[in-house]
Parts: sequence; C-alpha cells; structure tokens
Amino acid sequence: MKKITIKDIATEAQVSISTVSFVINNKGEKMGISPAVIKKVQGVAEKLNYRPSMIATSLRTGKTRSIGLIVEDISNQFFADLARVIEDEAKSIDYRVFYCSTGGDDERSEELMHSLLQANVDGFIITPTQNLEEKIDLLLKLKKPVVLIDRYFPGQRVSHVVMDNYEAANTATNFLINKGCKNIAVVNSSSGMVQMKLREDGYRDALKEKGIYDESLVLHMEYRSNEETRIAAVVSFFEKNTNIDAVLFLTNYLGLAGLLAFKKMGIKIPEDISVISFDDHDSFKLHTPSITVIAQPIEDIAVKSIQLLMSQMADMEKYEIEKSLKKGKLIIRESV
Amino acid sequence: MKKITIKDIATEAQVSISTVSFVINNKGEKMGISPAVIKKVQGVAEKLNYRPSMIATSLRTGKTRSIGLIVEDISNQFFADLARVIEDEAKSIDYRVFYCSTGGDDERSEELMHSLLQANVDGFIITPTQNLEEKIDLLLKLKKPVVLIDRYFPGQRVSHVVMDNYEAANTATNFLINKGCKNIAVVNSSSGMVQMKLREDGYRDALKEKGIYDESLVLHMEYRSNEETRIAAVVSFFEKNTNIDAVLFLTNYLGLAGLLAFKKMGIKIPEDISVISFDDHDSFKLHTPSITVIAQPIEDIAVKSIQLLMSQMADMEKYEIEKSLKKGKLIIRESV
DNA sequence: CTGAAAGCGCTTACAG
DNA sequence: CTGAAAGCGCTTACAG
Repeated sequence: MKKITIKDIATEAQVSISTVSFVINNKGEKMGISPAVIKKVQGVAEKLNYRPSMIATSLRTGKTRSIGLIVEDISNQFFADLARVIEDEAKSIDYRVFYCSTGGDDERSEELMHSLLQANVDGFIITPTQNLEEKIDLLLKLKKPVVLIDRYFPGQRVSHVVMDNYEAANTATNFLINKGCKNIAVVNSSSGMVQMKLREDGYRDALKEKGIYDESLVLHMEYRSNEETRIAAVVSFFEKNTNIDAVLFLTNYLGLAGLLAFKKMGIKIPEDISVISFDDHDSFKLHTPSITVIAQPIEDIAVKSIQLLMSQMADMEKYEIEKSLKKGKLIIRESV
Repeated sequence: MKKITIKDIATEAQVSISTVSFVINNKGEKMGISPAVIKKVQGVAEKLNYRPSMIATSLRTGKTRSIGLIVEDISNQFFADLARVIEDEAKSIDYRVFYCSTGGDDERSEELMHSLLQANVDGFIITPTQNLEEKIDLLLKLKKPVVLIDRYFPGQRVSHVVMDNYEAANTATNFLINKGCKNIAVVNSSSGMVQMKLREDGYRDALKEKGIYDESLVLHMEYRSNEETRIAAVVSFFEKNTNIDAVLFLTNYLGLAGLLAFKKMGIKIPEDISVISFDDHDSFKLHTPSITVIAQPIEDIAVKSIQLLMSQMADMEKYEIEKSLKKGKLIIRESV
C-alpha cells in the first residue's frame, strides 16, 4: 500500500490536480467548479482514503497549524494538566500541540526553541527559564507569535498570562494569620523568577501589615536541587526554628519535599504546624491530613493563552500586547 | 529577519546549492569537495545562523526523524515518566518524539494515528486501546515500524515490550500470603486487556496454589469510570466483604481510588488491611503509611522499545519480531 | 571537484 | 469552468 497523493486522485477522477486541490480545500464552489465534478473528486478521495501530506502543505504555505508548547517539566502535575487543557483547546480550532520540557535549563530551552522553529510551528506558548529573555526577543524578531505563561520578564513587550501570584500568596498568608498563627515561615526556590518573587512579596506584605514579619523565617532553596537535598534543607531549617507554627510552600514540589521532611521529623500537621502549598496535586488531596492549597486557574490560563496566540497569528503586525492576570483559588482542607 | 535557506548560503559563498547541501550534511569529503570550499561554506552557514528546514528535508527524503508515541494518559505519572525516558533515549540518537494521549478511547486513538501518519513520523510506539488491533495491522501494511508497550494483542505479529505482569502479580500475592494474609482481594478494571488479565491470573494462581482462592473477593471496576465512581465502588465492595485482610490494586489509579475510599471509611492500613498497588506514584511514597508497590521497569521498557523500533526502521523487510518481557520490582514499604 | 536539474506533494496566480 | 506551471527548500543522480 503506497501513499495516495493528489495526483492519484486527479488521474482516477480524470481532472487536473488543481481541481482536486480546490475541491479538497473546500474552495471548489468559490472557484466555480461544477457540483458534478466536486462530487466526483470527493468520491474518489474518499474511496482511495486520501490524506493530504501535512509536510507538503506546510512547505508550500509556510503554515503548519501547530503550536509549540515549552513547559518547565511535563512530569510535574501542574504542567501536565496545563498541557492537556491547552491541547484540547488547540484541537477545537484544529491545531496540533507539540510539547516539551526544559527542566529549568536555559540551554535546553534554546535547543527546544530551535527544533520547534525548524519544525516551523506557527506559534509558541512558553514558560521561560531564567535567562531566556533574549531568545524570546529573537522569536519576536522572526515575527513568530509568542505567549508566555506562568511567568514573564517584567520589562519585555510580550503577551503573557499568569496567576495573580501576589494576591494568592497574600490571601493564603492572611488566612494563616486569621487562624491565629504567629510565626509563619515561607519556603521559596532561589530562582529569582518574577512569579516566585511576587509570591514572596504577597507573603511578606501580609505579615508586615501586622508587624510580624521575621526575615529569619524565610527559606530559599537552591533552584534545580534534587528531592533529597530539598528534604534535608527543610529538616535543618525547621530544626533550627522550632518556634514556627505555620508554613507556606511556594510551589508544589517544595510542598511535597516539605511533607516528606515533616514525616521524617515526626512533626504533626496541623497540631504542630499549619501548612499551605501552592499548586494543587493528587498527593495533597490524598495526604493525611489533606493539605490546603492555592490551586492555579489552569483552565483560565490555557484558554486565555490560546486566545492571545490566535490574535497574534491573525495579524502579526497590529495585535495588542496583553498582560493577563488570573485569580488563583484557595482550597481549604485539613492542614490548617 | 527572514529565514535563511541553502540558496542564501550558496549565493554568499559563491558555490552551487548542491555543494552547500553536501557540506551541510557532512558529505563534503565523500563527494570530494575541497577542504577550502568546505570551510568556506561552513563559515557562511555559521555566520548566517543557518537552520535547515525540517519540512523541506522531510518532503524530499520521506523521513522526519521523529517518532509518534501514543500513550493512554500523559497526565498519569507512569506514562509521563515513560514518555520522558523515551524522549531522552530518542534524543540521544537525534530523533524527536511527538506524544499524545488516547484517554483509553479507540476512536481518539485512530485519529491520533492518522495525524501522526500525516505528520509522517518514521515509527510508532503505542499503548493500544482495546479494539485497536486492526488499525495497527493497517500501520503494518503501510510498512510503518511499530512497537507496542504496556500491552499487546496475543495473536498479532508485532514487536512489544511489557512488564512481566503475571510474575509481578504472582510475587506480590505470595508476599501477602507469606505475611499471613488469608482473605486477599484484588481490584481490577474490566477492560479485558491482556496485561490486566495476566495480572489477575498471577494473583489467582498464587491463591489457587494454596487452595484459598475466593472468587467473591475479585472486584472489577468499569473501565473509564471517573474517580468518584471508583471510590464508591471500592467502598461498597469492602463494606460487603468485611473479612478482607489484604488487597492488591492492579493499576495506580485504582490504588489511589482505593486509598481515598479507605480514608473515607476509616479503614487503617496496615492494621485493618494490607495494601499493595501496581505502578509506583509520588502519592504512594508520601502516603501515611507509605504504600508497597510493584514498580514498572520504566527505563528498561523505554530503552528496549526504542531499540526494537530502530531495528525495524533500519530494515523494514527483514527484522525480527520480538516479544520482550521486563521484570517488575516489588518495593516494600509500610502498608503490608 | 562542482553545477544544473529533477522531483518530493502540495497551493495558487495566471491563462484560456 | 478547468488546466498548465511555478515554486516552497531541500537531496541526489547525472553530467562534465
């Protein structure tokens, strides 16, 4: 069985390949092709089970109807869920999504951008790594539509859609304060990315407002450390600061490491310490006790980012740059 | 900034496009192109930051250096991990992987096969859905390399690589027996796929050997049910069979539903009941108590499947069909 | 040692 | 109303 081409159909239907192309692309009527011919061509295409070659079409038109989605780590549930929703959204407008993980690595991000560029995707949705700003500028110069998600570069003129990280952390911290917690710690990664900074700001401002901010209760973990290192860091931090009665973890993997650390140390939640983590995760639901979290508005983020991308694709010359903030949701469970 | 093509380089370097093509593909020496010219062309390509168009190359050669990976659900950690390892393996031999999820749906699987076919991937790695046998035959007829993973169709002549499900379930069941459990239940999905059947067989044979097999301790859950339905099914099953002192869950999502059910019912692990689940998952490690599991040999499966695929790609006419069984690993934790 | 040309499977401006 | 032809960016057999 060989691949059927437009030529085979033309021969079989006794028309020219142009006619076949017009019919296949539903331009038959517009081009004034007779209904009889349209019907015949469609019949033959059906019979031979014709599938257009995406590759030939792409080469000719310069379009691929595909989107490159670059996330930090597809095996992290937050990104997996996000990818899944973006894929579904894209599918509904007949676009394919190619996804890949940077692992937080700048070099790998750059490589991935290049492969996707080579694959000629029509647009990019990216969770940028720390130093990717210039590379994204390059994409812009190539007139490729780009939308950043989850984080962004404050000074850069690029559309992005992120959770309102400041508000979410602020709300969570106030929730802990209202529950009577006095010594509220925070665990952050040391990446310095804007979304992490905003979360920490939201936390700090809530405490400062009450006059109970204590810098020594802030733990910064090295970016891209492995789980064991993280656990050890949490253990030593909490051994040193025994007065802590609540903690806010600023990402789900930090939260997971924290829970394992507490388990190891025999610290009881919420008796000894109240816990809130960013980003919901199966394990948080299942944990005994179940863990209070700030869930990202994954659906909102996905829908909005596709929408922004489409508006750029429609007219690369005069689209609006839009910075979209979506509200997170505090899901209260047993850990506070 | 426009896209640089082979033509731009030819003009700039003052040679023909053929020469450029040979140099770019490292065939310069073989074609007897002078070192000086090679150097010049490479220099220009570098300077202009030339990236070959994958699409044009594909159209011309019929190859894309890409693999289609169709899994059941990329948001399931087992498949996510598997995809990640396969991607890394593929990358090491300079292949790209496109992954997508069937959700267990035959129709969706078929659609995905077609899009990947249209994208002209060089080979397929597939976790087939229930009724995909014929569609896979079609791939074979099109001379497309295929490797099945995680499951297969017993009568079909296709290479596959799966865990030794029978042995794994048998070992786990014997482990429970040796711990003194008498009424060992099993929770399976009702999909009827061979890998699930083999797991159940391994369980059954272990019990039969001791003469303690009891058919009423087998729970079959409807395939593709949602988590709530699953939890309800587990609850009602365990309320009816209060004599159960151990249970084997045959997939990780069944295990997760089971744990949530036990939590709801106030059943204590391992005091009231011993638990083992197939497929390791973050939540099993983190759970209190941590859950004993049969971990799939993800690395082995990934490496072997890429290897089998490559041997088919190398020579589609006379490759060997290989049915590869990889041993699972019982990871003993606190739940037994 | 290097170049001109055909062709992969499409789309579309042009001609009739 | 329909067809012949150019061209997307490559690779490669052929010619010289």
